[in-house]
Amino acid sequence: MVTNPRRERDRSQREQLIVTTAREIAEEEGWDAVTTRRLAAKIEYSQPVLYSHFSGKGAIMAAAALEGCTEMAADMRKGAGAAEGSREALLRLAENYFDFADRKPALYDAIFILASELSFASPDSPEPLKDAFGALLEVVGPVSGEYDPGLYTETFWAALHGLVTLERSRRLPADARTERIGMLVDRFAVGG
Amino acid sequence: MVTNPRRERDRSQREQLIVTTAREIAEEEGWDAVTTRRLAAKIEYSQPVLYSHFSGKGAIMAAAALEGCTEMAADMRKGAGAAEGSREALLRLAENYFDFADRKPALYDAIFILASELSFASPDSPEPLKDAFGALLEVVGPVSGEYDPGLYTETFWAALHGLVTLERSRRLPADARTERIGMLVDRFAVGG
DNA sequence: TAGCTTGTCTAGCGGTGCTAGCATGTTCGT
DNA sequence: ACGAACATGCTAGCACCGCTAGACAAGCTA
Repeated sequence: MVTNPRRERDRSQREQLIVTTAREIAEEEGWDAVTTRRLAAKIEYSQPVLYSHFSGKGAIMAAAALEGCTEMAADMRKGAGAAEGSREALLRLAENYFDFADRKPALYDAIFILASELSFASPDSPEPLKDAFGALLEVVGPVSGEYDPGLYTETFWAALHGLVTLERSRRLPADARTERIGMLVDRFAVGG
Repeated sequence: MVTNPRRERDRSQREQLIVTTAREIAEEEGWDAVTTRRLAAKIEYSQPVLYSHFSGKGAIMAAAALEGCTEMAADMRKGAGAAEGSREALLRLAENYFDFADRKPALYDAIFILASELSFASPDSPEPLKDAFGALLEVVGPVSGEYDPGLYTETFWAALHGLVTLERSRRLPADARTERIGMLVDRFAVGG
């Protein structure tokens, strides 16, 4: 086994190209449109090449999800320190959460709905996942009151996730989003 | 155009058979396992017969979802009147909700995750959907406090839905379910 | 009974994720 | 410098998917 540095560099570059291209297609037309044939054509390689990098489509989505998770953590921390009180901080967090889901729907889907090849809520979870949860914990934990901060954060997160998914699938009308977020934040901020 | 009553009866009987069989397969192996070929084989007809009853697989899932919704509404009302206070009522509702999602995961998926051929939250929504939401509203509305009961119920429902889906996809560990439900109910019951 | 309608089937289309096996290109030991 | 060994990417194909056109049989009407 030889490990030519240049070849290895090319290889990892191509791997990144696969993930990036998959994200592009997904953001434009959804993950259903990311077929292995189309993806292969767009990176100008044949289908089997994908399988020399990833074990399958699911693994490609998982890789994209990890990237997205890092970005999401950064987004949620954006302007987090500037909030006046704990309720305002919670509100801004919720808005940032929704904002990410709006702007990068394909990434949100990959992380939280599809591609469960990632291990969540576990010591061996990938770092980006832990970091994203940490971003939530920093803001939600302080208002957990008598409850366990971790569990309290999970519950608040789940509520946000429910609102996002039901709204996205048109099971909830989007026009009352602000009111719903306001209620949720009000109720969860009482511990602070 | 003739409408022989017996033939019509047979026909609607077969239509019911399709939905019931689809539900059976889905409950055992998930909706992915409900392929038109397999479904056709199990009812001992050929594939195209399905399309003489439904416009496609999605419509079959929607029909199953509607059935499930009726059952869910009934389940959620089960023992609802027996609760002592509004918090207990809310807690029992949440437990019934989770219980349904546990016992009939395929139906839950059909209703709330897949097959969005149904129109939610609209005047022309199917009756079972309105009824299921009504079952929630009856219990959640009274604790909405200063908020709009409908929106408050939607928000509480979304929170439950988020907990269910994240737990089901193993993004949340199931062992702390009771604690999370307790927190959610505590926070939302303050209005009563 | 003849003809028409209705219903059901076989066969097939274009698509999916994925893989076996061949041919090319690269590297290494002699 | 050359032949062997290896790595790499390709073509072609598998088994499956949802869905449909068109042939054929069964039933009803006149």
